[in-house]
Amino acid sequence: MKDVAREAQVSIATVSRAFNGGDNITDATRERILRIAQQLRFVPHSGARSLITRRTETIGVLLPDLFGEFFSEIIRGIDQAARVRKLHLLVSSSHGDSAEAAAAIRAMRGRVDGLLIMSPHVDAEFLADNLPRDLPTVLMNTRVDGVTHASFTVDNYGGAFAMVRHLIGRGHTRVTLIAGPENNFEAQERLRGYQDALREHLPGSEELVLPGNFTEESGWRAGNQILALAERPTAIFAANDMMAIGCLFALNEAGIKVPDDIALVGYDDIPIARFITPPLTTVRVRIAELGSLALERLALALVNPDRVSASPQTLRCELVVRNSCSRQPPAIAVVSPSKVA
Amino acid sequence: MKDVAREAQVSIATVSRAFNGGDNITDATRERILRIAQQLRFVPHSGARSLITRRTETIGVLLPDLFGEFFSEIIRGIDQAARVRKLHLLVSSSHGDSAEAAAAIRAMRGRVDGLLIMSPHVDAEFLADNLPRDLPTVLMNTRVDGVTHASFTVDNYGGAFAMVRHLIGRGHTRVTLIAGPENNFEAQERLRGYQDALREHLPGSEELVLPGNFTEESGWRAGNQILALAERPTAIFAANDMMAIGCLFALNEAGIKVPDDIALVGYDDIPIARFITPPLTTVRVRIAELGSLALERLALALVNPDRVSASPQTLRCELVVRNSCSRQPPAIAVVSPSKVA
DNA sequence: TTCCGAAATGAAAACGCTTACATTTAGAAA
DNA sequence: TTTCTAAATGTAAGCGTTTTCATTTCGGAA
Repeated sequence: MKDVAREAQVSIATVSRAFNGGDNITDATRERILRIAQQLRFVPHSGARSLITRRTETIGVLLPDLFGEFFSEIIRGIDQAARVRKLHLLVSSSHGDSAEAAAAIRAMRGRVDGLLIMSPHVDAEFLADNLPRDLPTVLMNTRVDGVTHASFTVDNYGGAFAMVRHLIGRGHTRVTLIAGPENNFEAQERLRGYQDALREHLPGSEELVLPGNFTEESGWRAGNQILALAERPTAIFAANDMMAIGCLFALNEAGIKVPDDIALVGYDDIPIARFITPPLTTVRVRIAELGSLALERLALALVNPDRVSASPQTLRCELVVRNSCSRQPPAIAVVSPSKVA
Repeated sequence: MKDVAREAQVSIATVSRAFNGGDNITDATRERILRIAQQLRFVPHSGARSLITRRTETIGVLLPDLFGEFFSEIIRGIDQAARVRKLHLLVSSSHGDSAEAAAAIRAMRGRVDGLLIMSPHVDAEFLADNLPRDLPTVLMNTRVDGVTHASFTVDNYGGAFAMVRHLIGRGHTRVTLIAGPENNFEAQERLRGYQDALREHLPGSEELVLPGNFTEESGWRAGNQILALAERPTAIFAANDMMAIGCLFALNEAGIKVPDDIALVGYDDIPIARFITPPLTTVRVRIAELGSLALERLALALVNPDRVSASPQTLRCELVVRNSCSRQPPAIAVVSPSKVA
């Protein structure tokens, strides 16, 4: 910077002004300085700048160990919004447990102006213990006990509810859930949606919940458990698509046809869902949008830290009906749930 | 930091030493300082530190607008290696053109110690124009004209060659390629592998290359072109899995059975490849490994900038044989390519 | 007891920038 | 021409660290 100043016959203050827009400075001077800077390949030292401005223009993104499409979609959404705001993204992925997540937060302290967190290992206590004071933070798909932080959540409850209602509407009378990990917030919400829809639209029926952990393999195991059941369900609702696929394999191996013998649906609408046979009925989640919105919200908090409206916001899900739930009207004539009983 | 020093009754120099390990400092003092720092929620200012150490401990990751699994896999690999090295990751994804990529590089200047670049819009000239002097850079899957930078590349040539040889080994005599985008380095390498394998293992046969752009839809179009052909090929080699899937749909619509009527193979081994019917024979690419290796290499360059061995390195691909290429021995008895002619 | 060397700690400069305030410059009004 | 005002530019302090060099402390050896 001193070099540029010398070359341009001005003071370093003027160089600074040339770079940071605004102030009062002649266009001629600015252009001259910028040209010389370019020539000298001068790069402002962001550390020095943030030292005095107390801003890094960077936001930290903390993601769990998530697979495939989900990851890319959410990053894409965040990145897109960040670019508009001229913010940088410091990402840390793959946190298998809360200790790792805590370490990641610690590592980011002092390097970011705000934090975007999605992690199943995070709860209110964890945040209280690990979050630096005054660091604006937005949670994504993460359990929030008190309303301590802004948060965006996919409406897993609503999506699951809609799916089960849809199945019941098609005449299914025994709907099994293959659940996700017990301590996973999203899994819990989907479970709750299943339970409430059953209670509301098929009163008197009993829940049948099989354990799962969102992996293909756990879906396969659940499928085999279902095959061993004395009274087989008419529909299987896997709490995510990968488990649905695992389950589908188990059913295929046993010669059970989907959707003719049994209906099978999932959750997430991962790309594979379209391509398997039969194409999977599922619930679509606008992940990229979740990312953009969360970043947008965080950017707002950065500009205006006082506005502490930490109200949680929810993103609707969308039912995607394909062929994996039976298309025939039900054998037992039930047209709509209201006509049952 | 001053607060911590005061509270611990030491100078800021000692606080600094307590944090940065080593030097000579009593264990008792260190512990006391660390405890007080914790208590005061003191966070060292990374900007100030990097101001004097001239290190940010951050590396920039520049990725193109890539879809799905690929993205998450490469980030996972990079992140994993970065964590070991205690490096942070500043990522920028989704660069539709070289202007965007240049802007991203500019934005990262001064904030990173090194750069990891994967972009189809990047070539030697672009790098010369946009890369800051003395910024260690490692290229991934990117065309390198001169050996100006270290680079890691997936052996697209070798993988394509092996695939075509495999098809010929099974007796296929007319192998069509659905190519990728013309200006895409990886697509070019796969094309080259196809051509050379054909020349070497099926001499005298003619190439049949259809245009594609790596999208499902372009595969579908190519599939329809193939259906319209007077003399239909015995095997179709799509330059990536998504095009293979698009092509499969086109063939299915026309009632052509894979693999009975025609063989169809892809490239990448995306997760979907396993799940479609029939499961797709393809070439597996260890993407996460590409990321880890590239970061590892960059970390090395950071420690030892003189060692400018910019030799490009290549990662082997792996043939994954599933059911989409015919399993029967060929109708015309050809056991191995060497017995032809 | 005194003295010495090593280990522990402190003082202060430097890193490269922004910005409040001081100074110069230029143009308009008198 | 002089004077005044606003715009342009310069001066210098200070941001929070690390690090060199100086100083203090401490535990034995003399």
